Formats: sequence, C-alpha cells, structure tokens
Amino acid sequence: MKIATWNVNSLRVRLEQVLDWSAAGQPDLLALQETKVTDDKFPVEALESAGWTLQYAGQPAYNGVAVLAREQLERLADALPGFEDDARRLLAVRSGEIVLVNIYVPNGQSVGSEKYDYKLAWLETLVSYLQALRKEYSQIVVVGDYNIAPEDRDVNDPVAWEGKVLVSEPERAAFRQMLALGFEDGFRRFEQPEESYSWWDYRQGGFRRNRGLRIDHVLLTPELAGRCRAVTIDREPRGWERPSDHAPVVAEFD
DNA sequence: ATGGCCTGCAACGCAGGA
Repeated sequence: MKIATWNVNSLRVRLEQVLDWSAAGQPDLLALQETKVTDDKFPVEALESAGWTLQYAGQPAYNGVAVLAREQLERLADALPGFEDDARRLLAVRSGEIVLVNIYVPNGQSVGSEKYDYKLAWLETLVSYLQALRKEYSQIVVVGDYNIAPEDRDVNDPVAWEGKVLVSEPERAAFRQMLALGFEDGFRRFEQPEESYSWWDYRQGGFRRNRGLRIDHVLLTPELAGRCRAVTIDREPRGWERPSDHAPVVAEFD
C-alpha cells in the first residue's frame, strides 16, 4: 500500500501531472493541497475516468484540499474542527482501518505578523483535534504541507533562515507537540539522502541549486509506523515543465 | 542593495505563497 501527499499549487494547472505521476506510481491514497479550485469546478470527470474515488474541499483562489483513493472513502471532516473559520485546509477521511488527515497548514507570512498568529492558533487547534482522533482511532496518518521545517537539517541554509517563518521555534514546538502525541515523522524512520527537501523557491533557480526546505511531512501513529517500509521524496516532477514548487512525498506500507 | 517566480482573480496590478 502507498500513501502519497503533494502540494500541487493549483490542481487545474497540474492536472495532467497528477494523472501522469499517479498512473506511474500507483498510490492507493493521494492527498493534494492547494488545489485552488471551488468544488463546482473540481475536475471530477478526468479523475474518476482515471479510476479515482474523490473527496475534496475547495474555496475560491486559495487553499483547497483533496484526497484521491482507489477504494471508497468516508469523509470525517472538511475543515479543521473547532477552529474559528472554515478555511479549506484540512480534509480527514477514513479508508478501511486507516484514517488519513490531509492538512495544508497556514504559511504564516512572517514571524510576528497577524498571519503568523493565525498559523500558531491553527496549529494549536490541530494538535487538539489529533489528540481527540487518537483516542478514537489507532491507524492514523497525517500528511500534507505543514509549512514547518522541523530541524536545521531540513533547511538548506539554516543560518539564513534562522528564526524566520517556517523555521521559527514556536512553529517547531508545535510540530514537536504532534510528535509528543505519539506521531512519528515517517521520513526520519529511514536513512535518507543528505539535504533532502520537499519545496524549492521558484526564484533564483532554487531547485537547480537545491536551495530548499523539507516542509511536507508524513506523520504516523506507531500502529501504522510499524508497517511502514519506506518514505521517499520524489524529486522528479519538480524538474518537469511548469512544475509545482513542492515535490510529492510517498510512504509505502506492508 | 533589491528582487528575481507563480497562481487566481478580475482586470491589465494585486494578494498570497514559502
């Protein structure tokens, strides 16, 4: 079984890439972020024709999350439960025994800004939600664009990034709170290439120079982590023409 | 030193991203 996550930065722009990439890699569950499409314009036909079962939660212009699956999906939540607004940044589904939480954490803009406070509040509510889910389910995978580089080794130039948004200590503390609930960073369960990143700035040849951050993650409860055989970042689509600025992350299970 | 790219929206520039 494979579970994948990919911030596509507009599903309509990246639809052919999603179809090509998923046809080649055959994930069983594929979580997408930043679909940037309202539900009435979601490309249902193209994806269903490719054999996918769909769940999606979109809004105009920004955010938007979706889950593509081979099997039937039950929707558990289409926004972060208990949060002040219903921005389409979370989609929780159940597929058999597995609960998949697909998240697009707010970017935060800059440390100290209003958006940064919003990000920290969103993360605090997320931790509460995951804690509640943990009491009800055992096999939970939380995937998506966390907009947090958990450690300095997840940052191409830690000195330049020190204290900045995506790297700041309060954000990293929020990430560690999820680990403290019992979730494991799937990627770090395995030996990985040095300087592994999942996002590269479009500007300044960021990808070519590997000036990136690892901000897309797969967190696993121990019950699922024990079955996990690999977590990899697939850099290939980032090198395609007109790419998303994020690479997909793939987790493989027995 | 600065910003350098991309997307959607709506309108010909902006907000937002990371």
